[in-house]
Amino acid sequence: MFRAAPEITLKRRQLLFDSKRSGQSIFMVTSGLVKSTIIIDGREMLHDYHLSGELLGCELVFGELSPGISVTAATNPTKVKRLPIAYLKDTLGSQPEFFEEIGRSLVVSLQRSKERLVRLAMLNAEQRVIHFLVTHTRKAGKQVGFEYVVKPLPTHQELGHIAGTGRQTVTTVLNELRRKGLIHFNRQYLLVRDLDSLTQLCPH
DNA sequence: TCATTAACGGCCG
DNA sequence: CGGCCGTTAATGA
Repeated sequence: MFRAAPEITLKRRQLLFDSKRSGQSIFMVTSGLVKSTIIIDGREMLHDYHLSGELLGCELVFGELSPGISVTAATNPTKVKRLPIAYLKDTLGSQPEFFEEIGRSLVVSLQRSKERLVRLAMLNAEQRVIHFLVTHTRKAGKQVGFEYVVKPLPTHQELGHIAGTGRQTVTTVLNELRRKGLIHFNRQYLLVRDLDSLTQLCPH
């Protein structure tokens, strides 16, 4: 359904849509990471995030976006494809399987929220970073031999935002993992050398 | 003890 | 120059 849609390239922090100007479209992420946030007392609170291969904005098919939400690119670059909801509703009759895909997308989002809740409640800051790295690598990493490449890589600030900790903590955790030889990284990509050992470092 | 925050300096596009 | 990263010191739960 998205095959024909042109790919839109976004820079980090670039707004895709918000609750005021939804644009009445849903999107598919084709590369990178998109996050949905709300500002509370001047501080940014993460609602959800979407990675490559996922649909985004499916709530709009059934109702309104919750107020105060902004949806922005979290990696540099991030690529998406747009699908107007009007077009979607016209063609849904001839493409019933797409309705299932929307449902699956909502389930994925729900599962990820639960996963993040467990992370916040059960793990310390270091474990939260590692836990995100493991789950994100499993979902979005490209396997190369026994290793995995995550590219593009969110900045340490974004990783901290997602893991519920600060930029400095992410930096120190990542450097420690690199010192142990479990990962390698620079500003372009992350290479996970030993996903199994990384998984051992945090429960769940 | 663990984590957050500020601050500063360095690096890169 | 602006954005990002690495490190350290101060602070406090």
